[in-house]
Amino acid sequence: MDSYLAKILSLHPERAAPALLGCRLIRHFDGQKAIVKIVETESYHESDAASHSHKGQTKRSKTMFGPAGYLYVYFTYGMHYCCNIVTGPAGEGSAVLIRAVEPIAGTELLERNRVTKSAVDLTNGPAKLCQALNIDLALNGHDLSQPPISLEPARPLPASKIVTTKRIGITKEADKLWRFYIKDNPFVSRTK
DNA sequence: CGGCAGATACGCT
DNA sequence: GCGTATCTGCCGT
Repeated sequence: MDSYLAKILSLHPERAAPALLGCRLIRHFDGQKAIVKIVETESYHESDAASHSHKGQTKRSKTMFGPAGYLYVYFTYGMHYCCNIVTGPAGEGSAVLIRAVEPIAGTELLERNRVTKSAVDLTNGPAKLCQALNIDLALNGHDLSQPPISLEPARPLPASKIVTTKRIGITKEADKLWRFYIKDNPFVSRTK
């Protein structure tokens, strides 16, 4: 794996999450590929009561305790999948939730997976992007250096382009400023 | 465009 | 049993 990317992924999720903004996910579909840019992330760590890893390793959270650079996919609300990138050293339960992405190439491949009324609706939420990228539990634990989904680094964004806020949709530890998004990007899920 | 209810099933106590 | 790292549609401005 790219050494710069490996360095980002080795960080504590509070630092890895903003560093992953701008990085790309490449999703292969039958020899064709779609490329998306990560525009919104959240940090989760075992020290944090809102994290699936907080109460120790379980069948669901097992992937979070593995090595960095793997995909952690979970199912929630009876119908939705969300995907995370595992960070930090193996044995530590930490990951970065991908909350929104911007399609860069192969948008038509994503549109096959998800019907929408507007362009931003395709990928401007964690469950939406999983549907568009066709990510489900079968990809839990997938190595992101390999197809059919891989992660590519980007140059770090200037601090002026990164907005830091409270996380969304949680009740515990709701005051932590562990959500990060690219300023003025139209695909960010919720701007206040 | 903003707020709210309903859908729906799995992990964990 | 119960709560959930969400989305959608439907209602009101």
